[in-house]
Amino acid sequence: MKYDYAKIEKKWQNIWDEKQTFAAKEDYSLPKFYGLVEFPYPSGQGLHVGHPRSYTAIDIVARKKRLQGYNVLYPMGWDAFGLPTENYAIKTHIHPSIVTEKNVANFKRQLKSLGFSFDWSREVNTTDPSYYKWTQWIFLQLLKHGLAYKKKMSVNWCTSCKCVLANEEVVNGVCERCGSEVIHKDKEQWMLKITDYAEKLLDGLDEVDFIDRVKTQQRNWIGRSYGTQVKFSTTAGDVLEIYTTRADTLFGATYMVLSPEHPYLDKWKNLIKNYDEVRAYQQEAAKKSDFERTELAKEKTGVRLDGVRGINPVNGKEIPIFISDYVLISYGTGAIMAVPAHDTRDWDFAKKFDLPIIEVVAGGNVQKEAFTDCATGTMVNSDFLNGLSVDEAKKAIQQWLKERNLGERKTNYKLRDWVFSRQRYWGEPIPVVHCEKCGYVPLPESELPLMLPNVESYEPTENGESPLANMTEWVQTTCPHCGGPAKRETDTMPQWAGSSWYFLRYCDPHNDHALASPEALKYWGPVDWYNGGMEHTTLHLLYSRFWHRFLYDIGVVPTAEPYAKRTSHGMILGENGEKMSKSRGNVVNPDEIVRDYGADAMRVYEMFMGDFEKAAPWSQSSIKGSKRFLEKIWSLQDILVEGETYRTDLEIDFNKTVKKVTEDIEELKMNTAIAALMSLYNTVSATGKINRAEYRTMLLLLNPFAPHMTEELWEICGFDGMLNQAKWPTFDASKCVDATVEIAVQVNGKIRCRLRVAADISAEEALALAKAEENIAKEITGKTIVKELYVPGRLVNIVVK
RNA sequence: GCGGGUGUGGCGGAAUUGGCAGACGCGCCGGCCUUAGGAGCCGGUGUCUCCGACGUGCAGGUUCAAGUCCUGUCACCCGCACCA
Repeated sequence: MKYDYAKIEKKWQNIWDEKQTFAAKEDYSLPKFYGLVEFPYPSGQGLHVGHPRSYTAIDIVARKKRLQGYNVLYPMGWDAFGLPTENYAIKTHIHPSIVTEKNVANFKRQLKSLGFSFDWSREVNTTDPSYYKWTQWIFLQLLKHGLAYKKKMSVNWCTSCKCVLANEEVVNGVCERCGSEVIHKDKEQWMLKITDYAEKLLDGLDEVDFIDRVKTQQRNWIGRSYGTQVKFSTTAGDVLEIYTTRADTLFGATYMVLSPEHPYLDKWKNLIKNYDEVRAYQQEAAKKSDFERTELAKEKTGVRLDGVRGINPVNGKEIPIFISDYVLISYGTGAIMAVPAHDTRDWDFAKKFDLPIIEVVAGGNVQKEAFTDCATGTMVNSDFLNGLSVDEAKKAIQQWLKERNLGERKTNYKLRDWVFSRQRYWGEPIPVVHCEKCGYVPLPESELPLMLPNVESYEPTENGESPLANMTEWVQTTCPHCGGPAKRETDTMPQWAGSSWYFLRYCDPHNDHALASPEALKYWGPVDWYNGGMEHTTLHLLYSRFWHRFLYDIGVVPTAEPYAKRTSHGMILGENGEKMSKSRGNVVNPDEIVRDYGADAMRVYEMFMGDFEKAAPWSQSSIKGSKRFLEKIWSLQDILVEGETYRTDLEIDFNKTVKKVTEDIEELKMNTAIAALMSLYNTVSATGKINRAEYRTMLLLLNPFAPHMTEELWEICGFDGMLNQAKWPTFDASKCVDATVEIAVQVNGKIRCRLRVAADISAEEALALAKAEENIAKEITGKTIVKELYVPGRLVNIVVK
């Protein structure tokens, strides 16, 4: 019989659909497994061959877990708010919701054609009012708990999208999406206080099973550092606070630097004699985009304040104060003490402005370069600190400062608050009104969802307001607090909002009274295994941990961390080894692969192509190997014979393979699991036949990888029920080791012959057998044996002189 | 600059974590079958000066034994980027 994959795949997809085969059960007494993959943004281009790599891997885990008796939740949905759809709407004047619906339908068709075992009854869509009602609800809780606030601030502004971007959305000074220049602009923005959660987000990482590179990246992003906040008096008669991690070097501070945005500059306006110059520098700095700032990073610039000087608290010496854009207003206090001898940036600046460099940690040559090593140096030129190590000096100076109320220990984070508003149409409306009398007033929860109104035009306005701002009728409302006239907030939420909690909604997707019932959350949470892209590590993954941790703190969810385990897949590259992109013309369309090779072959190939965690180039010729393998498994039905147990000589092979495949799937080593199945096929087919017990096991093991074909064969062979209802095979550990093994015999580490011996042979016997070999005898006669080794089951090594 | 990672045949990649390097697949070569084949089947395939030797980016080291551990070095990829 021919392997008609198209027909077989369609047939089983329909059966699974009709029977709701993969719907998670509501029986909360069963052991559960919640597998999750990042829900896609339904773009107009359709599915990319990269998407299925992640989906297939977790699908394999999910299918295996089901066969092992778990109640499995493996859901799918749509992260459908966002810019590309809106930009498309602007161009074509088709409403984003219509575009979204069309794209979702296409994505769904494609996903179904690949045979994923998603529970489609739990599909969610972030643009659905019954969904974003709860996104808005969470926002109101954040607002209620003081974690959402509005602030006039310098924001990243994309000149083309006419929209504010989060720091995370600015890549190399340009907009992540459109590549246009990003400048700074002062605007009032909704902010989320993720910084309040820096500590919890950091500590939570110790509790979860995330791959190391994810943990490291999040830790670096949050960027905790322990230091000291020190008070410097100034000749203006006030106190200027700075932050440093090197308080030990205080005696080496020869000048101070303020960020150009530092508020003291305005305060000292009348004292600064060269204020015009300072003003000019400030304006210059504000104009620069981040890209220009970093581009010019090598050459330090700055202006010395003429009229105000700082006073070093340890020795009372007056030192100059500068402004320079190498000091950031957003970190620490926006002011630093500069120790050119022991900080590279200060050293560069001091050289340029010809400032004194005073060595306070001996060990380097500070006239040549800054000596920044904290581990080896000894304190010098530092009065009471002299002779101490850097660590001892840090403690001593902190104590000294504390006693005099001149400074305190301080922990700082690189993490910034999350800019949460977007001047865009296609996003969740922020459920807040502005009342002249009452200020910002949250909408009552009973009025949720606040529906996104229909607008005629999606164009952002020239002044940077959301398109919603033009809808006078919608904007004009009454204050829920005082009943007076008020205006609705016209900014919308960023795309990261809806995706920050979608995994909770899957637990109970049709609930009208809560984002999900406490019972459902308790049973399904946390997600047991979440796979997704590295690019989301400091965005979605961090944001959703933040929201979840907040929801935990207010008693909405039962666990502190949303995801027990996080893994990440490598990218699928084009055939030329470059990233797939339309402009490079190396994009592979999954529809064509399914048409030409079948979904099962595509799944097997994507899992077989290499290490799941690493990038791998697509190869059209390699996919044939996977197809060929499936054809061979298919053809085994022609040589099927009776037999309810494995044949004796294949017993070990089968047990070993069951063990290998079972374990490899758990470790995401799909490539070696498939290789093991291929080897098993080779062994079995060499015997010229396969019995029913053997075929049955093979089909079960292969089922998670190639679900359609294995179901069909299961039916053809008349095995009990449907394959998806069967039980995953088990193995007998005692039958996973061969009775005899081939060992290598080495003399002085060089292989001289090979021997087949009993697996449990003793060292003495092995050595005796080895020495009896002609090749070995020849090598060792007349020489002194220095050492004899036997590594069980592997080799013998005889060392002679 | 900092952080993370990778380097193994013509190609994708294996290697029980210090124990026979190259599993499995692609490609290629030879044969069979065929009117034909970009189909199928069988066999072969790391390199070389091929009775032997050499081989995991490069140079050292530790060890009976190194792809794996240590020191140094080069190349490439990803992330962050003046965070005091």
